[in-house]
Amino acid sequence: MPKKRSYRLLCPIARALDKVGDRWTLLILRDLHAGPARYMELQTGLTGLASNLLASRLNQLQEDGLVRQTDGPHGTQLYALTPEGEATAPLLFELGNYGSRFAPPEDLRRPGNLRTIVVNLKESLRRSVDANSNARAELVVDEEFFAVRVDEGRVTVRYGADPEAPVSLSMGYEALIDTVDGRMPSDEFASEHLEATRGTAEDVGSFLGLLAGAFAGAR
Amino acid sequence: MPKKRSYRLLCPIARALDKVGDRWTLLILRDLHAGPARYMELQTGLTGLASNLLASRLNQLQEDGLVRQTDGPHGTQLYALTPEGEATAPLLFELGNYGSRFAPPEDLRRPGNLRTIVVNLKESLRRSVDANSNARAELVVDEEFFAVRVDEGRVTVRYGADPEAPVSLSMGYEALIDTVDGRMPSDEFASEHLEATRGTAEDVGSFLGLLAGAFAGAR
DNA sequence: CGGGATCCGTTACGATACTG
DNA sequence: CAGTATCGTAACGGATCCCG
Repeated sequence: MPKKRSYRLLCPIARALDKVGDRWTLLILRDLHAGPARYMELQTGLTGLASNLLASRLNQLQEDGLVRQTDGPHGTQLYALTPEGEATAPLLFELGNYGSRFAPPEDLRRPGNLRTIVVNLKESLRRSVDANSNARAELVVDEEFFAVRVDEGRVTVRYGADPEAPVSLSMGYEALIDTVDGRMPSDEFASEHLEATRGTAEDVGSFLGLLAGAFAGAR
Repeated sequence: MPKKRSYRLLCPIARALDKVGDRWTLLILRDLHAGPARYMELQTGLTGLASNLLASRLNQLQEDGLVRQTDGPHGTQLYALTPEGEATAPLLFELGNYGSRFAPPEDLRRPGNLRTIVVNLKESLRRSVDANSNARAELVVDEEFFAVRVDEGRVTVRYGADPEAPVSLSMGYEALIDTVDGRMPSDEFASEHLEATRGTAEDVGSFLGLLAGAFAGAR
């Protein structure tokens, strides 16, 4: 195996980059913040990432203790974040925040799935909810499902349906990221690009309030 | 010139990485947070960075609008952050925060100067001072000088001496980063590794209080 | 001497094909 | 499905050279 390229500088920033600075590494971590994933899920989500690189990055991340393998439902293997890996959430949030000030490139390729959006959503909610709030909802973004939970202020967002959730909201991906990026006002988003497909008016309204708070806090 | 390698993904995190994700780019920005710098200052600070890469990165950063060239004192050219470049401060802070959870590598090379530390110091102070506080001090870390100012809560830290400052504190680099990384308690730092070389007991004490707040807030 | 540009060997990346 | 193997290309690292 090749010996890793490293800055070896006595500086915390350089040390962080030695762990997560390689190409694709932060994007892999980003997708794992949506919950444990199979190899193929990661590869389809990360459009343009070659298979050998994904394997190599996952190995490195395991050596560094940011990712571990776990057993999935039917004898499948899953990749999951360790606590050290979870700790990249604020970093990824700032990265997304910074990236949102640049216009998207014209020649873009869409990610193969939307695990992408979970970190920013999760961190935005974490910064805006207060310690005793509770909520549960399912989001449907371009036909892909997300389970959002707030238990006594602890926020989790996972990729996957949540049929039991009292509220279900559906929306389009592009409108969503335009809103979190601040290019679309959150009330325009709520009125034009968001549809409640399940839940009482009261439950829907209270969850929308939570979402609006997250969007506002991101700025 | 080669066409830039880009993720081209519809995701803010990927867009940020397209701007600042190349090797050395974030470290160059980090050093520029200490104030405008000459080419050679950057090169000596960034131990291991080849000259051609530095030139190429600076060009890219100027194209992307994060860095601009300005005229220095004696007909010299300086590189400085634009507002877009300044906006990387929270990102670099989180990166440093994350990196501080890993042990420094054994085979390390010291940076050629200490511009390195300014971002973290600056952002830590920004998060801990309140809107109406004022302070001015000179820090001397391993013989290198830093000018710290707080004007009505607005924090600036620049690389360079400040002989007019009412307070001057000297300390060692390794103790300082051990403290901001949380490996050394801040009172041990204050009592063992810090020396006040100028200023009344009162001024020194009040500035130490500010520093302690910054160290505590970083955690 | 500071501020680069040029050249070249080595490593990493990207695409695709292949295997258990 | 979950990787490994191969290979052409682009990027990096180190050194040297050039120019004001």
